[in-house]
This record gives sequence, C-alpha cells and structure tokens, in this order.
Amino acid sequence: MNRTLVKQALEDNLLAERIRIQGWIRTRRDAKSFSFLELNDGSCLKNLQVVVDAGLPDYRRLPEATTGAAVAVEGRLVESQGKGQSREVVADSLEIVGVADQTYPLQKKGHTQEYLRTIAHLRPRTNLFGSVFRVRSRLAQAVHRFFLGRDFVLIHSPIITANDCEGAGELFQVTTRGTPASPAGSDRNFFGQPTYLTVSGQLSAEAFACALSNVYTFGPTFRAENSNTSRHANEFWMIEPEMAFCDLAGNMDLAESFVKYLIQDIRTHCPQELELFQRFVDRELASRLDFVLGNPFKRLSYAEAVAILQRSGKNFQFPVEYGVNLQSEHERYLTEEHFRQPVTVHDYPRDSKPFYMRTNDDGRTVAAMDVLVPGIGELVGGSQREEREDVLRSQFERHGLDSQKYRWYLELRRYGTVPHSGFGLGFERLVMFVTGLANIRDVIPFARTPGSAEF
RNA sequence: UCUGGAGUAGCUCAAUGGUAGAGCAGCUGGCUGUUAACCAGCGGGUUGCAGGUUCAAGUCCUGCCUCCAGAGCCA
Repeated sequence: MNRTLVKQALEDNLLAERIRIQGWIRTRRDAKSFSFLELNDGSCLKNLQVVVDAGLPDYRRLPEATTGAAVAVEGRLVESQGKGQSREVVADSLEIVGVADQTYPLQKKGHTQEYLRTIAHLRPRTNLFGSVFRVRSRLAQAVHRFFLGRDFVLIHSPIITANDCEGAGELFQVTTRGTPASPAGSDRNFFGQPTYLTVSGQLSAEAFACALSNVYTFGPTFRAENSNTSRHANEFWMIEPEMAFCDLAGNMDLAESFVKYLIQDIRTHCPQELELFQRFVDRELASRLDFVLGNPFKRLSYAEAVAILQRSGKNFQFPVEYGVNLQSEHERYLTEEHFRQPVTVHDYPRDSKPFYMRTNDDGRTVAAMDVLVPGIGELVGGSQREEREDVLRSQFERHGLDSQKYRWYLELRRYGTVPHSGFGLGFERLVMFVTGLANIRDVIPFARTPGSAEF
C-alpha cells in the first residue's frame, strides 16, 4: 500500500479512504480500551491523530509505541469525534518500525533552543525546527524561482579557489598536507598554487555575467574569522546575482524586489509555520514582514546617513564622522529607530571598501550599497563593479594587491568591458529575518562556528 | 579576540558558608474520546574541571573549559 503523507491526509480529498501513514510518534495517550497516537512525518507542522482500539491484534505492540518511535499505521481516514482536530485515522494495523527507548531526549514540553543545539541531529523532530527547515527549503526554491522568472542563469561557481576575494575575511586553506596520502613535510601544492575555500562567488559570477548578461550563484561560502556572535557562521550560504549593463540604481532595484519576493512567497505558502514563529518566537514578526512588503525601502547616501546620525542626538559608543565605518549601533539606529523600515545606504567612502567597487566621479566614494533591516542589520551588500581597466589597476596598487594574480579578472575589462553590478545576500540572515529566530545556529541544519563541528 | 552573564537530576530551575530540593520528563499502577490529558506511587546527583581558604564549600578565592548576550570582523 502506498504511503500517504500527513499533509495529504489533512488537506486532500481522502475522507473515508483507507490510507497508510508512516511517521514518528510525538505523544501517546492511553485509555482503557484504546489509545491515541499523535503522528508527525515532517510533511507539515500538524500531527495526525491515530486511534488504536484494544481489539486490534497489533494492540499488544502498543507499549513499544513510545514518544520518538517510528511507526507505520494503516486504517480509515475519518472525521474526528474529538475537538482538537478535524480528521483522524482509525487504525486497523500498527507496525513498530523503530523503537525509541526511555532515554529519548525530546519531551512533549518545550525545550530551550540552546539545549536543542546540543542534539542538533534530533531537533528537526520538534515543531519549531521542523518549521524552520521547511521554510528554509521553501526560501531556497523561491530564490531559484525569482531568478528563473527574470531569465537569470545559475552559475555553479567553484568552492575551491585560488583567488582571495580581498576584504571578505580570513580564508580556510585547502591542502592535502598532513593526511596519510600526503604526510606533513611533503611540501606539495596539489593545485600548483595555494588554494582556499571560497569566500565569495562574485569574481566567477562577473566573468559569466560578461557573457550571459544576468547570472547568479547560490552556494556555500567559508570564512575563517573567529567570530563569536549570533549572526556569523564559518560556513554559510550566499546568493550572489551579477548583471551586465546594470548600474547601482538597477542593483538596488533588484535587491529590493528580491527581498520582497522571498518574503511574499513565505507569506503565501508557509502560513502555519509563520503563525508558530509569531506565537513562540517573535510577536512582532507578522507586522514586520507586512511592513517590509508594503513600503519602499528607504534609500539614502552614506553622507546623508552620517548627517542623520550626527543630528540624532544619540550618544553612540562610536562617534560618527564622515569617513568612519557605520557600526552596528549606527545601522540599528537608522533601520530600527529613525526610519523603522529597511534602509538602503549607498555611495560609501572609497577608502573603507574593497578594490572591485566602482569609483564614483567625485573620486572619493564608490558605487556601493548595503540593505539594512531591523533586527538583523546588514542583509545585502553590493556594488557596481569597476569596469575601467586603468582605474582597476590603480585600485590594485592602492590596496597593495598583485595584479598578476588577477590577470583573468583584468582581461574581462580589456575585452568588451561593460558596466555591471551585483550583490551578495546571506541566506541564513534571510531565514532569520523571515522566521524571527535570533541565532544563526538555529537556521542552518548543522552550524559550523568556532570550536564547534560535532554534527 | 574583547566585555558582561551563566554552568546543580534527562530538561527547566531552587538552595544565609552548616543534612543538595521542586516542577516536568522517565518507570509502575489507576482513570478518562483523549489532545502540552489527569490522579497516586517509585527511582534519579563526582553541584563543568583542577587547585586553594575553612571545623565545614553548590555557595568564598585562583586558573582552565563550555554555553549565552553584546562588541569587533562581515553576509
């Protein structure tokens, strides 16, 4: 008999049919002559209630049907006599597929997120984390749908790379040295030069944008920073669109449309999950998401942002003057207090930004932009890229970089160069924004953070 | 890496320097179309680790480890 998912049993037109359900027991409530099982298979937030009558031959197996056990049930799907659910299954067979003994750590009552991190292999069996990872999956697919709808081409940029996308943080080196195949001391560069785990697919994406026009990458990236915060992981996923014949304004337009599209998609397709986050994670979630959808992002230049911060009368820990990096407290003030909506800050001073950003006509600023959102801070960072070979060469000098190592990147400017732009969006930060969860460790299946790679 | 906070039963937390406890979970039994079920009973501890002070340390001191929040770096 074919399996029916709990989601189908609850939503599809299957009443009065005999179905087969397979899942994990969330809880069991025994009466004298029958028992109720709550079955969850992860297909949706809700459980399916199963009624097991004591008259069944399989009823003797019931003691093994404890919280956490995997079971397969066959029976008729009927309207429930009870109040808590519309439908239930009246079992005519009960098979214990895999038992869970009394050490099973998930209780019916709530656990803290900190504790669940210590059992990361089991936490997707909770309502909260099941919801988080269904939403994460839906968001990932929405990313592809968004770009597909705009004729962007997906580029699988390399994960092992020789280029250090300068300014993007510390690198993990990739080496065979110190392994049995290549013991320490055998000084061999497997790829003929030092290689690293990628910190960004941007440079690859630029090359492909200068051929296929509109492209994007969506893959894992790695930073060896010893960052110990709720917003940083050493392995995270990034989405990086890159567009030829596109300036900074077009870049900001795309970023705003993109963020709104993704939020709208979850609004439409994951209402049960959002309701759970609203109730148990963040009471402001729904209003914040609606507010983002209903209003244009506030756009202002770095110079205007500095002026607003200086006029704010706030006593910032880091004093504000033109030229300094905007600190977390400044970004938070702009998006959470002053504008109370997403803010796109553009045209930053050149000195604090990486080599590839396009120098503006004033010679002092670059065509960069950051999208700041309440609660998260920087969600998107992007720029128009420097397409003029001579200016790019002088930027290498200014940053003390060896232009020889960027030979192919320079050739993109020599052969048919075009104005082009792109940005990076940290996927986990997006999931955090949409779910309301405050710690990045809780929106990635198995987080990689300093000192932690158990799972 | 810096600043601050916290580590006590499986989980969440109590405990003036003086006999380590509760709720939940688990186990046993009872009861009920139940639904974070309910009622009764039972077991459960190297108080993060290593030193030190003291007649006596979960509690005070020193060092280390881990976790959390914030900061820096960034996405």
